[in-house]
Amino acid sequence: MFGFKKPVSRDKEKVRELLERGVSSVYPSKELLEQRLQSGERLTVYLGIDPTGSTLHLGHAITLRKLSQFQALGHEVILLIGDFTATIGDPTDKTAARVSLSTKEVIQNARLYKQQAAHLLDFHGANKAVLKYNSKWLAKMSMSDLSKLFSMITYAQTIKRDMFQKRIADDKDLFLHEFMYPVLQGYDSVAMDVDGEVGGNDQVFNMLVGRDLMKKIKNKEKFVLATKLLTDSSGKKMGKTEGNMVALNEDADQMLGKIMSWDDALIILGFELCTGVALGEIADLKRKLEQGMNPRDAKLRLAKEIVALYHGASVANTAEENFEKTFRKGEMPIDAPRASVAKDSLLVDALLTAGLVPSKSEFKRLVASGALSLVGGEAITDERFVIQHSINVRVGKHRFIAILVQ
RNA sequence: GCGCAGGUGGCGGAGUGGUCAAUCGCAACAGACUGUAAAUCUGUCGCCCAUUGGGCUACGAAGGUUCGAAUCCUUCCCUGCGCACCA
Repeated sequence: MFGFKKPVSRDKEKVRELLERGVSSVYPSKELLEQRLQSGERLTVYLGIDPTGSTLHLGHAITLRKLSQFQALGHEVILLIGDFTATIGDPTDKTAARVSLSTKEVIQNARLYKQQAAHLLDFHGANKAVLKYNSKWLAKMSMSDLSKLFSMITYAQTIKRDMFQKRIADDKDLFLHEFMYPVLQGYDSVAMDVDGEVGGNDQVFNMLVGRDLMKKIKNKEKFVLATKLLTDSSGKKMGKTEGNMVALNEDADQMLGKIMSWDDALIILGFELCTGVALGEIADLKRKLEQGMNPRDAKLRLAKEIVALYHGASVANTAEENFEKTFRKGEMPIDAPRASVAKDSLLVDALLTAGLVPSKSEFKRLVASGALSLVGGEAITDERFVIQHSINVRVGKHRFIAILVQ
């Protein structure tokens, strides 16, 4: 567009951070990418996200952060919303075929994604991130375009993918349109004529198809940078489908609480992948942990760092206080739900209408197992507990309610 | 279209006339232990009433057989697999 190129930083430290931090693999190689980064050339790099849900989570944040490192160096970054590919469904890591989304859902999700990504990517500055939608080119492809594209990828290439192999081995369905997915994602690279792509470790296969197509169609060496995944103790992805994700738009208390309940083994990885804490400092922390530092404190620091990224430092502090209060000391959190009832009502009914307890049977079970107590006081052992004056009740560890007598 | 195998609780998956609200595993919830964890151990895990106990609703849907059905029969719907659709 413009006749001159914006300057690109070759800051050694930043480049090293980009190449090392949270990186799982680089194609063709780390060294070659480093050369390009040091060449002064302004690269175009993209990250693709399929708008399959309404929220981004910490897993997305890892790759977004990586992309933002390119942006910080002055490279052109593109956040690609896979609105078209989302309607197909990426077979990655799915044991069963994913249900296709409607166009309407996809568009809505995409809008929310940009808002959330804005925490990590700059959409306004001098070198602003560009938002693109792959329906723009994919939806327009004709039969013959498609056929031409597909003629460049062989069956063997596609079928060797782990996930497909697993599905076949398990006798699960494998639909033809799922073979399209990697090819279409690969074509994104061609359509945008990028120099490189960033993605999670689970996307390597798809990203390499793009690398292959770039070579064949544009005779260009697209680099691929795969980040490590944030996996929980069982090796499962912290992803939304798995249900243990921390959403970027989650409120501070919840976010902090969720991170605190992570396995200790995730602490160091969490620092590396989810925060901007210097690598040297992280190594330091690792040493301290090995020497017997209470992991709780390290984890709390991690949780605060992350919450601060999305909610600001002061909110993170409040969240910490709240957390200490409720979990360590067993006091009421500031934002506990409230309910007002008439004098002499039964506690069961109050909790039931407040939705704190799903059924009377469940209430009784909780009482029997000693899960109910007055905040800061003794346990409630009577199923027919009558509310005579305002009380604060705790259900299990996490649920609190302030009951006010009118 | 024909043949075969299936459809069970959030999921996976037992059960094939009564002892089934339904083995077991996962997930979830609670308790113990801790560091707020994780791991582990223990308990719970359809709804409602009750003190033991009882009632209601549930095993794809609707009917039927039976004293009694998740289990047998009929029809229908759905899913998977195979064969075919050029005869």
